[in-house]
Amino acid sequence: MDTEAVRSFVRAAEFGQLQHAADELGVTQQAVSKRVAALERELEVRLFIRTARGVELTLDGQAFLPHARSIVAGVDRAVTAVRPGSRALRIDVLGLRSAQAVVLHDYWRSHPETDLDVVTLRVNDPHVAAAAVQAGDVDASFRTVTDPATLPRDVQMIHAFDSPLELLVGPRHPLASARTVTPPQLRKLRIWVPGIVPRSEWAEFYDQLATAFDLRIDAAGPNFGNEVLLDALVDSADVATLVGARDRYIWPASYDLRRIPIVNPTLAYPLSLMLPRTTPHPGLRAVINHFASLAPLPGAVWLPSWATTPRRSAGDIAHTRH
Amino acid sequence: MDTEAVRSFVRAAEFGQLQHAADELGVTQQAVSKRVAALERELEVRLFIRTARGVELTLDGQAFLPHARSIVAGVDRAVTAVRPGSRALRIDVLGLRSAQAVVLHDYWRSHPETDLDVVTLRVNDPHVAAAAVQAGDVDASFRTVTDPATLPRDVQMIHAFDSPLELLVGPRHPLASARTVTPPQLRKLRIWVPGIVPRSEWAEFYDQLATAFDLRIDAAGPNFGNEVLLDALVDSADVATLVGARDRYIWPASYDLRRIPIVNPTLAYPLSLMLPRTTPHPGLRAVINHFASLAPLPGAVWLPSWATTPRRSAGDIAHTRH
DNA sequence: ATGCCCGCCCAACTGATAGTTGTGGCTCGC
DNA sequence: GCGAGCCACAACTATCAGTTGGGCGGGCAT
Repeated sequence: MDTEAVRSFVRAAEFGQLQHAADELGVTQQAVSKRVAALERELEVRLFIRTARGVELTLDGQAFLPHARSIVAGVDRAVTAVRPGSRALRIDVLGLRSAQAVVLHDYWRSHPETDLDVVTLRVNDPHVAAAAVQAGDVDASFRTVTDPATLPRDVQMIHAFDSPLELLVGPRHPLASARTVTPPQLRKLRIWVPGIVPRSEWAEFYDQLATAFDLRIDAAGPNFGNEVLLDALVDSADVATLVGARDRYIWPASYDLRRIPIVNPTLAYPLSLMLPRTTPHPGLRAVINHFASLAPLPGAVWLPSWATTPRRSAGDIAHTRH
Repeated sequence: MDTEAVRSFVRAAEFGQLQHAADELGVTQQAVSKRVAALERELEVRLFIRTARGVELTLDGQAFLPHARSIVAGVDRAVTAVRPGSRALRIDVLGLRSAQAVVLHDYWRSHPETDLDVVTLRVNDPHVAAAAVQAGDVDASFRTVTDPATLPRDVQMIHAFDSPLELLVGPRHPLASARTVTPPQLRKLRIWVPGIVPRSEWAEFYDQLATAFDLRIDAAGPNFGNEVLLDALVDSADVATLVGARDRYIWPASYDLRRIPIVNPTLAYPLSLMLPRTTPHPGLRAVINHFASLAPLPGAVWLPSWATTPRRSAGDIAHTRH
């Protein structure tokens, strides 16, 4: 099916004339006639009743029209998503089920008219992500460099929101039925956090966390895949892992796992957003405002050492827009 | 843009291999390669990174993918909407802003996965609509024949729901600031209800209504268009009209009109649904159940004489399905 | 009643293109 | 180092989209 034919059909249905649609689309009336005829042949259905005054939708045409509109709208959105220059807002997240993506999805649900594309740079190094932001490959990235001095000149990093952690344990774990746990209660546990890239910001986060509360966190080992971790969690009476409270990682229903909030203090990972210092994408402002409107974490909160930068609002980047 | 190319892109992105997508789509690998290349040429963007193991989405490809999925889904829905034989549920309404369409829209919002097409037969005679139902051109029609004996053998008519009427008046009308009105209060008014086809079920409805409450209803005159009626309403101190409480007819904001509910008794038009007696469309059952779940009208209700058939539920038509 | 005009379809032509087969290059794993 | 797997390029063909030109039919005005 040719989307230009679908577009011709929509316009012709709206105008009630092939001629008018042809004029608008910059082709001859015959071309529109053939396009519609091709559609009708493909669908094996008559879409228009031809009259001397123009065309009129048949029942099938009426039924087809809203779907045709949806196709055309989809095509237009698809094109603007990748059009170089004036493309839709594109934000890099670590994974599509991460807290970052979940919060972005929340934003999109409250602003469904926004053209927002969530992508994942297949790189580990936040400095590569910073370079992608600098190059304009993405408009913003949810990555953190722990030393802001290593950022490119024209990339800034602002605080987005804090992501609280929860303990994930299997049914045989002694804390399995706890409603909340405190960091001191984690002291004797074996906490597996696989898949952490050495020397990454996550490695440093877990390092500081282990030191601060005298925890035993295995973050170094290679990632053998989610199944290995999940199998270990389900079977073990002392292995646990940490997940973001907003993460929406899914696992087969066969895994009987429990999420337990951590409080006093809440352990939180500070999520940052990297964006160009000059002329950031216009759509970013509303997204950042959305972060600011998120409810702050209740009670005491522990954060890693680098999360000492003051909170910034969208207003702070406003002057950089031209 | 060719939707088969878009579909190929989606499958290739999911499989990570052009080859695999080609096998599934029943074309050669080269064809898929050319389709993707054509898409890339049209979008002026690279969608895949080619590797020796297959293909991998670029950032642009990631951004494009969800829109591509939406296009493909739209195409599939469009095709099923008109596919002869197994097509989507298609219901005829009097107008897209009528109470019938509004209630169907409510239904669809609570069951968004339903493939439902709302169309309008461009005919006045309910018997023509009945013939369309019989022929399978539509799966059901919101029309009423006041004498069920005139229906074709294999078409049945069931009660859908009652649509209460409201008074529509301009600002200078003496009832303009009333919160409700009763039928006796309408006795001296000039009520214009233009566009009523003589001898139609609506003509008979207004006829019975006028007789029952000694009203003066001008339903015979030709329809000069909405503007004429609206102009008359705005200017006049005694002209009023009746609209369905659920109707969503829109008029320019410049018209300052008020809707006033009618109570004691509520005046209601009984909406019926005509459907095949044998093998009605499977999706109809849920729609009819939705009607049954609508809140009944409060207080006393006046209905025309033919609305004496007992209410029927979806269960009554269940045995006719094979 | 009789043209006229408008809008659509059909016919013929041409340039583009989608699909096929055949082939070559690349990378990974054994 | 070699084979297997996967993708791109080349050449060919059949199809098709779009153009110009012509004809038909139904309102509408004279």
